[in-house]
Amino acid sequence: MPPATKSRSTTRPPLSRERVLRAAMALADERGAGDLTMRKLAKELGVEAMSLYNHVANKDDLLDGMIDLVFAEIDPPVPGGDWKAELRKRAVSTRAALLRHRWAVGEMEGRSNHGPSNLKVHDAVLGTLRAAGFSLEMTVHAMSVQDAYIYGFALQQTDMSPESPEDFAAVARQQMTDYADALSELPHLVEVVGGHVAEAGYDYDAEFLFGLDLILDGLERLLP
Amino acid sequence: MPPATKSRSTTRPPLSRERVLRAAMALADERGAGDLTMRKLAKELGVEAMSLYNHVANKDDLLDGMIDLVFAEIDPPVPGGDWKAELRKRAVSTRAALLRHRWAVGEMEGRSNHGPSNLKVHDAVLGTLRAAGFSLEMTVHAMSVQDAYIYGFALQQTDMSPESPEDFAAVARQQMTDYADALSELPHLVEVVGGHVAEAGYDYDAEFLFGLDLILDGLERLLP
DNA sequence: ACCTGAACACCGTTCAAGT
DNA sequence: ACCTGAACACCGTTCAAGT
Repeated sequence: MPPATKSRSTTRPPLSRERVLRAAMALADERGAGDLTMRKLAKELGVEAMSLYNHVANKDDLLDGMIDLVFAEIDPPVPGGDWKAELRKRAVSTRAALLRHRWAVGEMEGRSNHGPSNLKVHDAVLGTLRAAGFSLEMTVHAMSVQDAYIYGFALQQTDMSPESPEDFAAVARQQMTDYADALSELPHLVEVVGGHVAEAGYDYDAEFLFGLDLILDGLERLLP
Repeated sequence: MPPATKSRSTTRPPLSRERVLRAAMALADERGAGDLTMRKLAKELGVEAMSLYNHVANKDDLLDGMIDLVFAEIDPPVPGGDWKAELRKRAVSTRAALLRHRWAVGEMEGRSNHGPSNLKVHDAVLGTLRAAGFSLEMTVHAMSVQDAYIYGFALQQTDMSPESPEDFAAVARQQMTDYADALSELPHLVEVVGGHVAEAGYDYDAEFLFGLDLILDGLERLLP
C-alpha cells in the first residue's frame, strides 16, 4: 500500500477547458442560455467563479467553445458520393444538433470566431458541391441558401413551443378564441390556421424536409 | 398672455408605451441589444429606471413591443396581384427591416407573443399564397420555407461583419494567411474562399436574391 | 396616475493574495 | 500553475413612499 500522501483523491478531477465547456453545455441544455452564468457554472463544477478564467478567456470565449461543440455533433457530408443524399443527411443532422442544444442558434448571432468543427463541416459541404459539378460561384450560392434555411428553420422552431402536431393543433385552436377580437382583420390566418392547422396540426419534421427538398431539387436543376 | 401656471412646459413630454418603445429601438439600433438596459433607457428618457414599469410590464414585454415595431416596417404583400412579385417584395422588405435593426433577429428566438404587425404581415402572406392557387397544406409549407430562409439569411449576415464585397474579399484573403496551419485539412475551403471569394468578394444582396428566387421558382412549379 | 429612493438578489470581471 | 476572497461597476425588479 502506497504511503498515504496528504491526498485529495476523492476530489473532483482538475478543471480543464474541455471539462468547463462540457459542463457549460449541460447546464445550458438543462436550464437554457439565460441561466448560464459564470457563477452557476462554477458551482456546478465545485469551484469558485474566478477559477473558470484559468481555462476560458471570458464568457464570449466560453460560448464560442460551446458552439463549436455543437458543430462537432454534425455528420459532415462525404464529397464524391450521392451529393443530394449527403447534403440532405448533413442538413437533418445539423437540425438535430440544434434541437438537442436549443440555446445554440440564439447565441450564433454576431459571433465571428468560427471554430474548427464548424470549419470542418463547411469544408465538407463545399467539397461535396464541387464534386457534384457546381462552379465556384454556384457552390457559394448553394451553401449560402442551405445554411440560411437550416439555421432559420431552427430559429423558428425555438419560437413556438408545442412540439407534436397534436399539441400544435390545440394551441392553434386556443389562439383562434384568444385573439377573437383581432381576427376579423386577419381572414387568411383564420382560414389557414383555423381551417387547416387547427385540425391537421403542424409537423416540424415534415415541414423541414419539404423546404429542404425544394432547395436541393432547385439546386440540381442548376447543374451544368 | 396666459397666467404663468406652475408650468414645466420645457420638460420632456410625458412617458408613454409608444415613447418608451421608440427610445428603446433607437438605443438598440445605435449601441446593440447588449447595451439596452432598463437603466440606460431610462436615462435616455430623462427618468429613473423604475418609471418604465408604468408603461411596460418588464424587459421581455419591452422586447416584444420593439420587435413588433420592426414588423410594422415591413411592406406586406397584396393578395390577388402578381404573387411572386408580391412575395419577393415582402422578402426584400423584411430583410431590409432586419438590417436596419440588427439586434432584432437575435432577440426573436424563444419569443411566443406575436404582435399585431407580425400577424398582419403573415395574414397578407397567407392570403397572397391562397389567391395564387396554393392548397391550404401547400400554403403552410410555402410560408414556412420563405420565413426560415429570410430569418436565417439575416442571422448569417449579422455573423461576419464586412459589408461590401471588397471588404469581404479582404477578410477572406486575411483568413487564408491567419489560419494557414489548419488549412491543409480544409482544401475545399481554400479552393472556394481562397480561389473565388478572395477575389470576387461576397455580395449579400445578390446572394439573398439567388436563394429567394430559387425558392419562389420551386414553389411556382408546385402550383396545380 | 405617475414617478422615485432605497433595497434585494443577482451579474462579469479584475486583482492581489494564497497554495 | 491553479485557485480564491474581496471588491468594482453593473444588472432587473419590488415596494413603500412621495406628488
